[in-house]
Amino acid sequence: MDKNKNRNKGDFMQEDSQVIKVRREKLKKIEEMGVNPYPNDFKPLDRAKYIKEKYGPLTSEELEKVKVEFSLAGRLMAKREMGKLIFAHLQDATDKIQLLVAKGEVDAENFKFFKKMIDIGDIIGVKGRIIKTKTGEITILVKEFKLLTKSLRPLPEKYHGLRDTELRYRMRYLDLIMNERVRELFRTRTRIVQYIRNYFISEGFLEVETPMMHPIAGGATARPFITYHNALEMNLYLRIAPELYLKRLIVGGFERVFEINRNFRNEGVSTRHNPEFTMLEFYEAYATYEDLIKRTEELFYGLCMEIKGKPTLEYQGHTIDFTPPWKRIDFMKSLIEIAGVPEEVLYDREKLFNFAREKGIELNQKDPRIGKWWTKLFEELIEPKLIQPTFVVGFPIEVSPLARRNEANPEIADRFELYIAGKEVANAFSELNDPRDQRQRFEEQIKLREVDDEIPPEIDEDFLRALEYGMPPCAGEGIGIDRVVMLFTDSPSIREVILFPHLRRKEDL
RNA sequence: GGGCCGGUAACUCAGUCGGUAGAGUAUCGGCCUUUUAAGCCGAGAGUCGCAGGUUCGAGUCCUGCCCGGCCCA
Repeated sequence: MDKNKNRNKGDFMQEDSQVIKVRREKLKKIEEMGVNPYPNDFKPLDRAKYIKEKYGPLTSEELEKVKVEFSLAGRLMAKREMGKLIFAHLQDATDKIQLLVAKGEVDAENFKFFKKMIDIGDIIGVKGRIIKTKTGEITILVKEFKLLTKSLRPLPEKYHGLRDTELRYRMRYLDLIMNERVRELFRTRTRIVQYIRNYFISEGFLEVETPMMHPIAGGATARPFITYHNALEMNLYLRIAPELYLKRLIVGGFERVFEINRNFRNEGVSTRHNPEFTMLEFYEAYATYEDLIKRTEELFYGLCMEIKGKPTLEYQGHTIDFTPPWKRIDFMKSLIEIAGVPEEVLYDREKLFNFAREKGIELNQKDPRIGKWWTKLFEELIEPKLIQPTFVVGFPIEVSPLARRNEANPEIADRFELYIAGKEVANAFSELNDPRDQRQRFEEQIKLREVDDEIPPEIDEDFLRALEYGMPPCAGEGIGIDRVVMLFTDSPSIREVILFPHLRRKEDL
């Protein structure tokens, strides 16, 4: 269906606004004056933040003695003309700083050029000494300036900035220009990823890159994106998880590996889901899921101290405390004690189905796995209540096809999921390394494709072969990086922490 | 997929009961040597998301569609 069928040509042919026309005319005039509007021969030696930090505390008299000439470059964010003075603000990657262009400090011709030809939004380079204004603001008294890039579009309103969520996501560059909070958020994202990367490197893990395109989309249950390789004449799937490849590397003998990269799942977009999202997965030979509980506590505690300088953070009105040890609850017990499912109902399909229906939860009647039903009830009734960091253990084996069986109780897996602020943040288990059991589980799974079309359609025989060579006992974990960033930046939506979230195409933008 | 809310100048937003489309910012012209959401005087700027319908008359009411947000599945 052509969703654009009702659109007429006007949607695609937006007339330039009056402001843009004026800018284009200025650009032409600038070139006619013999000035290059896009030169690249200015090297800024200073940065706004550094100047403000170093010279901010000095008095005007002390600044008089600073004979150094400073050079800065950045985007002009404000311009206030006052007769023979022009105040302006220049924004570089570090901060904003005030400029003073004064007749007398620059010659009359240049003053006029700045007044008439330099607009808010232009990138300029300036040289000058620093002064303090009457109100005590550190200011560059401009001796020389140079237009470095002419801007042809007006910036959004200076006071409110760019508010419209749709425009902020579609034109993230404008959002970043206008909103310091957004710039800070993405710096924090990078700091989080770098901390995690350094943590694993320092623990002796090898960072690796495994394929993004898989012949079989395994390692999770989710609908994949499909693509086609012309030369190989085959379908490929964008990966839904790197798990099966990272385990091959454990077979290969690396013992400790991790990967931080994108996964792709062909599902709806919402405040919780983006079709591509960033996942950390790590695998550790000779470790168990119990070891990973300790590692996870250590990782988050250290991360919180690094980012927040204390072991707690504020998320949507909740104070989250990462001081170990964290709470642990049993999956089945939580269904009985927190969700209030009577024990005799839990194991009776008919009673359970009706119980769920009363709670407004529709279970997939065709799915024979009662464990899948329990998981659904857990997601609905328990997940939102797990605010403080909580490890949930004792997951049914039916919903853990890659996890090791518990030796005392073969119906449950040696697995945990970590919940924080009502969201699943991590999933980990002692890995199944018995190739016979793994084959059996895959075969059972495949039979269920009729009732669950997210199950991979094909058994990854090469993965099984790798297991037959022998994978050392190990444990592995996946952590959703976007959700971690949401927590640390108090963001209610995943789209706030992704630079370019996916939106429907809009031709006339 | 369903419910609710929104889309008006480049941006942020008003727009009453259906009766000529508004403000601020930005832009343009003028004044101003310490401003900082500068100020003052003046000017220009609109496919009211799109397409139909009702009406003498629609930004406003009705229908369908597009885009976004929030909630639910």
